[in-house]
Amino acid sequence: MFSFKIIKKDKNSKARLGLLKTPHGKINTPNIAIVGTKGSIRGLSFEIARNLGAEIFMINTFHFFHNDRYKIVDKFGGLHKFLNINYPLMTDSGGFQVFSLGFGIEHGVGKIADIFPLEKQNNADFNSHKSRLNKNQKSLVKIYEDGVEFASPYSGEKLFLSPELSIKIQKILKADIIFAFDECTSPLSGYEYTKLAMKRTHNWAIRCLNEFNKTLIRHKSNKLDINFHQSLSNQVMFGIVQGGEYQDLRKESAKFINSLPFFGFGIGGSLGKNKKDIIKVLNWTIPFLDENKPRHLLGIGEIDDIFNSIEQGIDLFDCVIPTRWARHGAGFTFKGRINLKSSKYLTDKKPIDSKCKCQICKKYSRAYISHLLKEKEIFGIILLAEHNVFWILNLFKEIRRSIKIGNFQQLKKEFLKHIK
RNA sequence: CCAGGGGUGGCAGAGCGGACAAUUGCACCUGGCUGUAGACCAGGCGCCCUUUGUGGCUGCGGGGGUUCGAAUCCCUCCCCCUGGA
Repeated sequence: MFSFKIIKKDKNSKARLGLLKTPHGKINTPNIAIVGTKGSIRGLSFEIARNLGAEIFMINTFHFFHNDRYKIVDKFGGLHKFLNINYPLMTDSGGFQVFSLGFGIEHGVGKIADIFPLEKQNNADFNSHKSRLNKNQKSLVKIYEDGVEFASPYSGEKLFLSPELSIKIQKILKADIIFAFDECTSPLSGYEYTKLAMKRTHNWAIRCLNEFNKTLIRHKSNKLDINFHQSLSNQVMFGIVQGGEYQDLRKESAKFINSLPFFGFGIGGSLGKNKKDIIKVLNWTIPFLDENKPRHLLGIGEIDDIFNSIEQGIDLFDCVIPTRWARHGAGFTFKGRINLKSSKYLTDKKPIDSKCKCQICKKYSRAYISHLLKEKEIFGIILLAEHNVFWILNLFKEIRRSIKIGNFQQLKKEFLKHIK
């Protein structure tokens, strides 16, 4: 029911064209999953996103766990039925929330800590970085070997999520592709902590596979069944490589995760202190991964990072940028990001992106969208979200085509010359 | 005409003798956003001096006064609101 085939390899880079088959449809790679965390793409229906060209969507386990909502989904028979869609879906495991509700808040950073002005990078003072945590507020997350204790950011209620529970829930949610429960680390965690977290993620990976195998096929023992073929089931799992920004850890993690019977790989965790580090991390990781399996770079989605990552051999992405930028008033253009809340666009009759072929750019002016955004009309966000989602999907289309006809490097140059 | 209340930065609205260039909200401007805790967050928002600074200037309806010191107290004028004739 599942398969992944490499159709063509780029001659000048590690980029590749692939086809991933799932019971709910095919995904041409490289591609990006449109994120619909709580079972909804902010600003768009799944159907519209599908019509814009989306081939797979990412939904989040944590957001169906903290409120027990997965139990409702169970009564429907899975997310596809609950959402009433028949498109390929993936679920993240909740591993990212270990970070985003934990160190992410405590350290006040994203998973790429672009915290230092370039010239100051040598004098890095970690402690000077502002925590987003109030003085009286405790971290929302406690990490144990067995699993993670969360204080729900919504209700304050104590929750406990383990690798086993994450997989149990993901099996109930029934997305086509699920992810192992990992610990996503912070760029401000040092070597020792990152190593510890990586080891923990490795143990969890085995536990995830055990839990996954348990109910899919009959098991005589608790031992991992290395002969088990996920591709015959209705669901496959990706293992996640960790190791932060450390070469030896990335290598160790890639080798270890590669040794387990996952259908594909996620590359997660801290990707370093700046954009160049992302390339390094991928370069340390990907050579140790089975080249016949799909590689998903978790959470990345800025244009230059997409090109650089595909060049290193990444097949899949997922990112909140298209929809978040829309809510925050920013739109993709071939010249980079523009902030449509800026008053200068109120008199601009041009479309968001003059080269874009989406319906929004055909019909509406920057002025109108700017006006809607300034007036806080929800329609402005909807229009921008549609444009952004189309734009990013179209970018992937062009990338696939460029690999096919052999001018990926040229396309990359063309796009990046405008972006700072 | 009488009685009472009030006029504060683009707007709303605090302050009611020194820590006030003036709380706060909106608006405005500029940044940020990468496996979604936020249609969010951060900063700026009188003028001037190179962004500097325990810097200079102007400033709380107009004018005048008291005081070492006034958005804050007094006098006067103008305007607005409420009630009464």
